[in-house]
Amino acid sequence: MAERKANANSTQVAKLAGVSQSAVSRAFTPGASIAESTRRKVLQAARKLGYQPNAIARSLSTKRSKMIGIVIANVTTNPFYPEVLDALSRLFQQRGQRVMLFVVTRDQNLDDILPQLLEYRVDGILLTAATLSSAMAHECARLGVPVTLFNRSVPDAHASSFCCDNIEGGRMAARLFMKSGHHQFAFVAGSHDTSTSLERERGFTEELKQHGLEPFIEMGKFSYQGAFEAARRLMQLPKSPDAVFCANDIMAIGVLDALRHAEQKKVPEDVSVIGFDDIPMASWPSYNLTTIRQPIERMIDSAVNDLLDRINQDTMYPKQELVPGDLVVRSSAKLPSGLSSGWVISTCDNRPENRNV
Amino acid sequence: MAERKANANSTQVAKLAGVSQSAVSRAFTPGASIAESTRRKVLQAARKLGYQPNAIARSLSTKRSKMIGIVIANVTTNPFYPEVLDALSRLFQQRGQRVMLFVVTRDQNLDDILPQLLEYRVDGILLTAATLSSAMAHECARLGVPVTLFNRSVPDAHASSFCCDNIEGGRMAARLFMKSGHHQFAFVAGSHDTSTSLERERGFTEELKQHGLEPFIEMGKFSYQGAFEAARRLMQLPKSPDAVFCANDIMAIGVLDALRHAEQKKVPEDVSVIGFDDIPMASWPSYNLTTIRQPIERMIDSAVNDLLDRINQDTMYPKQELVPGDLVVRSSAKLPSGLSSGWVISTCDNRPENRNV
DNA sequence: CATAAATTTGCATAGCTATGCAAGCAATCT
DNA sequence: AGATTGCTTGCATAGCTATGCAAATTTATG
Repeated sequence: MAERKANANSTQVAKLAGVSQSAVSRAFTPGASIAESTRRKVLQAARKLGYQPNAIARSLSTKRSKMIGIVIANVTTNPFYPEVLDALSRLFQQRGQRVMLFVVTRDQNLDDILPQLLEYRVDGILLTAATLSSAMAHECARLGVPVTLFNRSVPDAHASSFCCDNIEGGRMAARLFMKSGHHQFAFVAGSHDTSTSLERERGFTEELKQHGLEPFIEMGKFSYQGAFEAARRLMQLPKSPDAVFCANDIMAIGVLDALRHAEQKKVPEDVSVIGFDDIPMASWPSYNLTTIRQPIERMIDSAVNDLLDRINQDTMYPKQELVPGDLVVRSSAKLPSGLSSGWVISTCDNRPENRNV
Repeated sequence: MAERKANANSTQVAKLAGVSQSAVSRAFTPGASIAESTRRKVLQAARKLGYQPNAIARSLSTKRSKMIGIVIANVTTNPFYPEVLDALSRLFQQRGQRVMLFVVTRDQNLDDILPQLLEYRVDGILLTAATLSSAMAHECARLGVPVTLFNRSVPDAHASSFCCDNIEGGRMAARLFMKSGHHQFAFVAGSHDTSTSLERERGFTEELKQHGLEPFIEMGKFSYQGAFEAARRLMQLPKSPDAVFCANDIMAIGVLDALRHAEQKKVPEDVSVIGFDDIPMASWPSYNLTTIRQPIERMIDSAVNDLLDRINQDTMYPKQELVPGDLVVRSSAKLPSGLSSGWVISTCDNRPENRNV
């Protein structure tokens, strides 16, 4: 029967169990030096009082909060990020870390947010879709709080970063378009201040340039709606593109919808579309989007491991990792001969028949 | 220049500023009794040492962690929940509360999760898409930690709950279908253990029953894919339905895609579809989904206010609130005469011409 | 059985801030 | 000037757990 008693503390439990407060602490500390019989007495007394160790006090004492600060943006506009958040949260949870969450907008300044995390003495910080001022990076370094960036290239050698190889991804898209005989190319960008969009654009543009080609660029504002409108503008051009690469899947889907429903175009017969991310919607039958897959599981595994290793001092130095993306061939882009829908082509796949795709 | 100095504490700042540790504390406590000149001295010393108050120690001292525990599920399968998380997180942030996040699966047992929140002495708990055992509800009540349920009906009088009026929502869908001359009805359920799905089903079924009608029921497992398959099963029935109501939008979209791409059906000419939630995708031109909108902003405002009021003891007793949904008329369902696409009909709208819709 | 070794226990304190209380101080009033 | 009032300040302590160290106990060893 639950007493109407307020929160008990370790001293009260100790008294009831006839032991010292230290013993109570040790009973709840795995691996501490305590006799099995004492532990049982303590646990029984604890149960009777409804005692649960106070993690706040523990944090103060051990100087480890067991909390990770996660900062994330675009949660509602790009399904990729809920995916990321879900995986991160699960992994940290599994590894015994709690998550303190901050949802921000893409352009929000982190200089107001990070101090709030540091105030709670989080053990580490994971940033997604948000950039870090170098003043803040230094501040974290000074306080010994490791920072890991996910999907943003590193602004500072104090932080780790885990990114998909965006440049090579852009190149793959360009090669696929060229191999299957397209003539006019376009890139729908997210914004001009985000490394993911910029790098994908760069890879795409550079690869085309090597063949004397140059894409139109339109701004899709990282949203379905923005890309929808960008596609309409593209189709008004005198020589409208027959190959559109988008900085992410959600924009590719916006482009697809605009082409089909507002422009009466057939995809991929009239226009081919390639996206980036491989979000779940990309495989829906309405879209069947050809896209560059970010190996999200692997990237997140690495990011989480890196952060935890640095927290435990297993690793001292930040790491920058570039993970190759995979071309997932579905049916929103015309296929070159020899390729059929359903293939997944990895960047590191060097079988001769795929080397040039 | 940032010294390579570890985290300073209030005593060190006090020494440098030539005041007592109490003064430092007060300098950082809004409204505390301290002379402006002293405060300035303290802040300057603090800046010099890179001092920032330790929220963990403050929490221990004040017995207020300024943290809210949020438990959420379905983040990757239903875009409604990222929406909810985003709004919740912003509002709490604005009100000076931090968020400790737990992402769970729909069927996960919270009895393992809640103790982890309570261990950190969160000031309040907000549960979304997850149900609360009554043992745990009692435990929270005993510890004086208020709990608010969002989108789940209340299992226990100890918790507040904020829900859309699901039953009336189901009724509205049934009435719209009947008014526009459909004959065979179906409901695509989420699961049989979730109040949202059950209540929407009940409203829909009851309203039909009053006219001597009965819907087919199929299980859509709260996912796009599950609903896609459910739709295919429905279309195999000898008297296949021409009016399908789905327990949420993401399943309605799965049904739509199945009808159009796997079953060669026209929507709404052959089959009408109504969803629930009004997620952003519902208004995409590919779908144009007629749906029952949950007034998410209003619901979340109320839920957050309720929780914070109970934390500050402004309100002592939990509250159960039922918020009416709005019928958003787009073009996935045939319209009765007199209604045209683009209308939004509120449950509380009692103009005579809409009374019966 | 005596001694050494290993395990278990309690003591005392660190970790950092907030706050009740009494004392100090300056300004205002009579 | 003396008394009153109101604001500031510092002292001392509470809030709860973890842990180094020495003492006490148990177990193993010869």
